[in-house]
Amino acid sequence: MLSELLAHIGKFVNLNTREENLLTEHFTNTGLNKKEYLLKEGQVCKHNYFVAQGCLRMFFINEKGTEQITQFAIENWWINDTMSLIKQTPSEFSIQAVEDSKVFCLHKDAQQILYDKVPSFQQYMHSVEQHAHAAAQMRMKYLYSYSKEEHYINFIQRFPEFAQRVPQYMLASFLGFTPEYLSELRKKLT
Amino acid sequence: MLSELLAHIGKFVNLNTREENLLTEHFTNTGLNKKEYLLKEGQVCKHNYFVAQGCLRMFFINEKGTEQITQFAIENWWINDTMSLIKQTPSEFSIQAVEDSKVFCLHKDAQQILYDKVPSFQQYMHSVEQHAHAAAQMRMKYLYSYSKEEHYINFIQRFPEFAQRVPQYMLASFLGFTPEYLSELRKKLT
DNA sequence: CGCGGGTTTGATGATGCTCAAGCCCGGTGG
DNA sequence: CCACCGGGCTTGAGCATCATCAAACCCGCG
Repeated sequence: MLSELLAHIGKFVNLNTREENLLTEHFTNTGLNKKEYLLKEGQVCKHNYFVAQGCLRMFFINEKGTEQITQFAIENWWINDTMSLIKQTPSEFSIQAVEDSKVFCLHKDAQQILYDKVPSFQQYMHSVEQHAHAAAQMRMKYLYSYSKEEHYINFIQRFPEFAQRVPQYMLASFLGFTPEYLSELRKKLT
Repeated sequence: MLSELLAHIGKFVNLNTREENLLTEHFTNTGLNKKEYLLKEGQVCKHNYFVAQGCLRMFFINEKGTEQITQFAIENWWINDTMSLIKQTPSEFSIQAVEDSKVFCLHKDAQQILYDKVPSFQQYMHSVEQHAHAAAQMRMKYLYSYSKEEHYINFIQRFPEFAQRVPQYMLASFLGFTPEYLSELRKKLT
């Protein structure tokens, strides 16, 4: 059942069969239809989510009442509202399926149990978090470096698949500008 | 020697004397004068740094040739170039002292050894990274939510100490605008 | 066929940058 | 103790980038 996840873990550490079984016992899995929610703003985030198939987005509602996307997650990405997860406070974000998706869910308590029983899983998660941290630092660097236009060009070069997979207005939201401006850019760049 | 760090760790987990000694053995410490470097762009980042006293900044040089600050670190903050640390590639950032500072340095190899020998230290570091991740998510949210003016107002309200401690032009750089515009804002907001 | 979500177009205007100059003030050398 | 740097902060004019708003358009789906 966890094949996608086990394959991903296998890239970082080795697990024996007993350990794989332990993991399988402590995860749950969910199928999501497009537009279904994993987490809604105001709920407390209790799980860490691994995307096995499909695409999720994380967003919040800004003061103008429009959705603001802060993150996407596709195959082999983990996603959660970390602040809500750590402090068990109401989430300021929602997580929703952009496409029909398959997700593995790890409850925070199950995660703690697994850490105690399967050290190499802890090692794996540690490595995942380090990569997330590194990615966040690079993302900040890009934000400081580029104009919105450069930002767009850069993004579609580095993630060409994405430009296909998600609607333009979500891309615009994620990149921090309006659909109108994105449209203008696209026109200009042909 | 590690008193500030041990005190900070003590807020999250408990260490016995033996464990504290192990930590002491595996850290080194450095005193830094204002403007001294811990890491220069192009070097490989080999340490994780804990600020015991003082203030550091992390920055890179953008295409216009000006310094762009992405992060500060004051007492009880950890700082590193995570990408460089993970992949052992040349760093794209520099880390420099803003004030005379005292820093504890943990070499990546020593870190691995400590993880094996002192599980609660690993737990502590895990918690530190989770907080960093949560902070990064919130920072992104702020970036999407606020105009530069709101951003400035927000920052000085949430970190009033900072506005005193670092020169204006560094604040402006960190907040992502020009010293001229910051000056304009300050005038307007009195 | 018609509806509605998503994209495009264009006019207008605010936000925040650039550049050039002046000012303030603390440190340094005479 | 004074004079003079020079770094940092301020001021102002002009300008680029990007948002807003309103309207039209396109196209897949019921």
